[in-house]
Amino acid sequence: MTQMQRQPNAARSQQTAREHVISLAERLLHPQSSHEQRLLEIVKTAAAVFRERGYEAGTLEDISQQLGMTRPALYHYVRSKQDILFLTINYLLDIALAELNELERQQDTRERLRSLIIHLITLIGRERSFFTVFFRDKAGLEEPYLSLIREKERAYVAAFRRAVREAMTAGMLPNIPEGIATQAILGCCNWTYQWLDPAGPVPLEQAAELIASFLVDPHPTHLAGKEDTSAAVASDGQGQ
Amino acid sequence: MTQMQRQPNAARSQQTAREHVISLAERLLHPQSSHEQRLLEIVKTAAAVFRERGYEAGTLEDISQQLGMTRPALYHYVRSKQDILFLTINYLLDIALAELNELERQQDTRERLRSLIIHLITLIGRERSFFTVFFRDKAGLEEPYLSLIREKERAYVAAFRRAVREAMTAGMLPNIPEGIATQAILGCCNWTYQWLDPAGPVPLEQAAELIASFLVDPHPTHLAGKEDTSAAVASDGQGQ
DNA sequence: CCTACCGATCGGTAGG
DNA sequence: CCTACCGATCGGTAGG
Repeated sequence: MTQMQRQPNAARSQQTAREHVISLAERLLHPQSSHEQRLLEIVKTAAAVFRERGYEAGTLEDISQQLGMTRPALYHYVRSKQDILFLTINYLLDIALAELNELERQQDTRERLRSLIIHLITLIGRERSFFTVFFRDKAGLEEPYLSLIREKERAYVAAFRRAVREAMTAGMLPNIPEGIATQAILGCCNWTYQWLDPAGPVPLEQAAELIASFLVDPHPTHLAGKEDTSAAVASDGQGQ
Repeated sequence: MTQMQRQPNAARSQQTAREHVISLAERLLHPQSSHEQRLLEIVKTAAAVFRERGYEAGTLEDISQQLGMTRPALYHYVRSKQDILFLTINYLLDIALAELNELERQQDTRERLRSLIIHLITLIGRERSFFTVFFRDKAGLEEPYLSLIREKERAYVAAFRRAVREAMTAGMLPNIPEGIATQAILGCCNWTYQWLDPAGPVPLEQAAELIASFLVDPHPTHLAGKEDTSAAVASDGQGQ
């Protein structure tokens, strides 16, 4: 890597800066060189720091100290604090989209929607720091990075929406506008980052399945004339 | 009032500063003097600024400029930026709790839960700035203010939980642990601050009712063999 | 990758 | 003496 730290705000540097961080982002999902692996460590540490203090209040000093390096040394890997925020959020979306693609192959309509819900909740539980930064500090992104993130976000929501549409058509969900139903379900899942403790009394997987059952009734009772929901009611536990 | 601005960090000053801002907060819901009314304007402007830029990035300069005053003039009303954040979030919770108390008188189990859901969603739509600051920047609160806010938050959640418990016992919700069901429903409602545009194509009230119908089935299909609930559905006034 | 710094801007406070 | 502020500047810290 050649050294280019000298002209941070020059016109041509702005363009290359964008290309630079995007090429970094693309390689971060599967880091190969030790340089890329170190960058991934920086991103993970940044997620923890930003989660704890927020993007604005969290400092590069916090990040570098946790990594045992000096603050100026960070500039060997990135060009700005903004770069780190982008890499952090982009890394999360890349993970989510990659895992999503595998789930979409699921054939059964109910199981596909259930899988998407359970996967999202467990992913949030596993990557709590990344999701907190994503949900809370996304607005701290400047253009064009914000647009890039929004595009990936839309792809994720679109997959959810397809599953919701099919489930609703099949009578597995109450019949309301599909966009609203999609956001309602996503809200249920996303909000778990605020309250569902992966180390809490209810195991993450189990909580995710309970929420999925809450949203997508195990029995298609929303279709007229269906009966026999007594099995679900029989397990009446007033727990928690 | 004797002048005490001299020792900002002295032990006794910390105590009076706390008492000072709490007494301000108590009077903000029903401002009487012109001084209190002006403080309320500051709080509302702060909510807009913090929503747009976040608590850390939003400056007192932004707030004072929008109000046509100088930044030092803000210190005639509050003692710190932190005070403003606390007053902002506390004001929102006081509004929410006051309106909640009226809704809890609702007798019918299904309608009470529906009312809580619809009320929360419409309140979020109306007070978008306050809720954004609350959800996103709450962690910026220091003690003891954070604990005061958490207590009011718990009271709000507890009311929701009571309504959820009754609805679940009556078979109007899928049977899962009531704490998880409560958070799932709250998540659905709270997340609307991220996507539900009060000026969007679907009117706020209507969207809120659709989401309520999505969460609490208009027909108690979760209880086995109950057919005679049609009377309750017929008699309830659908026209809020 | 460090030491040694910069331009700017922050929240908060002085005297009047 | 009170209220409602202003112009100027403080100490400290941010990203770079």
